[in-house]
Amino acid sequence: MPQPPTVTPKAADRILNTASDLFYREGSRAVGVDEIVARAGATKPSLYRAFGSKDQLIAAYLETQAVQLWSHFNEALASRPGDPRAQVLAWFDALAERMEAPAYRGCGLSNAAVEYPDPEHPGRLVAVAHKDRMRKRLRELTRAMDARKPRKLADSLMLLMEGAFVTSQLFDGAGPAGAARGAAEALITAHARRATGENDNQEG
Amino acid sequence: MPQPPTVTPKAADRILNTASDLFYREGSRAVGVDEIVARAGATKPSLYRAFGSKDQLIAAYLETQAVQLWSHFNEALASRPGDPRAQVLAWFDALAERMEAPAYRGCGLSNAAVEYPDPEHPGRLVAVAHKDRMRKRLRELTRAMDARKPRKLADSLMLLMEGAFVTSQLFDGAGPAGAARGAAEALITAHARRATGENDNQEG
DNA sequence: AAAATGTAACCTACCGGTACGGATCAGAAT
DNA sequence: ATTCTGATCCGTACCGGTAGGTTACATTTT
Repeated sequence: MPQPPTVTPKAADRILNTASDLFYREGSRAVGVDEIVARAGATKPSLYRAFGSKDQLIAAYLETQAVQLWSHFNEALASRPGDPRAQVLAWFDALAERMEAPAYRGCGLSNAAVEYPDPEHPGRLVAVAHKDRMRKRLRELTRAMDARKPRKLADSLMLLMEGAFVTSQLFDGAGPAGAARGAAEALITAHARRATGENDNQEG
Repeated sequence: MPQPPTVTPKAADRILNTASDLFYREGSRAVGVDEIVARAGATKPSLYRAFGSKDQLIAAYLETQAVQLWSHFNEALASRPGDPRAQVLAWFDALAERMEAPAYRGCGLSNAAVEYPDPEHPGRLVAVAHKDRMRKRLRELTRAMDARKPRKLADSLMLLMEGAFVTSQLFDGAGPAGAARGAAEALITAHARRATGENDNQEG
């Protein structure tokens, strides 16, 4: 049988894993490269050979954050195939569950966008691209559920998401984030096509 | 008539004004004390005599942010006295207007909380206290409008607010933040007491 | 042999913070 | 009016530490 691959991960992987942990917990701006390599059991040349710069290491960290987030997202959607309303709620349920983790500090991508207003920062580019994609995927879902104004509903859901991300690190425990799922449900209901007196002529 | 006081503001004021501008635009972590005093036409000893440390200067900046924000908040409420529903919507209108400013970068207090996870950072303390107070004031409003679940509604509104703050710096121009006011309206309507099949026994 | 990693320096720039000495100005004494 | 004086305000010059980044070379791993 094939030997399990080398027990010790490569230096680049150790660095990325360690950096990801520190960046998420403390904010990437607060963590120095020296601390990263020290905790990773590696050295600075290894970091710079593999990633080029701290900013690119931050971008790499954010890419992994995005991959993990999409994995959870798709998992939630897969739990309720064919029912976009239930899919969205499953996603909010998944978020609520993850937010109970003690070390939860919101979305690493949103946090990075706050830390780096410079529109050219490689980390910010990753974050913005991800948020853009999330917005689009939410639109797909609200269109699939035949909402009256799918774009407005998708954006509203996104506000709830991002609001939950931020408040989960402002209040610990019983913060406003706990209201996200219920609010999402209410908004979806409000956008459902039924007998209604309101205008539902154009998508908003 | 009394002479207008000295034309040139004191060094401490110049420092605070300059720091506030830079902190908001670039993030307080990204701005060094040297740059602040240089742009303020002052010197470092003046900064440290007046504020003690950079962290306390950040706290002072956030205090002014909070003062300004409450000023706008109270102004919005004063525009529709006695009508809590209209007051909340006026507040969301005021937010929407401010978000159209080109240099808008969300809420300085929320941003600072993201930048400083350390629960003892003086800036974070200001931010958290402010957000706590905002949550309570929203609750007062939702109670005053006799919502079915005033706490849940207030928290939902807060999520929309914070979501708008964050997304306004992620997307420029036509971001999801534009959906905040409409979503707030929909949620308020959903929480209004009318003939309804849902349970409204206990406040949530 | 080639690829990956570590060692041990070193660099410039800037970080937050401070010791100390010079202005400035009000009021009291002359 | 002038001089003295005490307090307030402010700037010059400097500190040690650390930030991100780089070098040349030795060593290990495959």
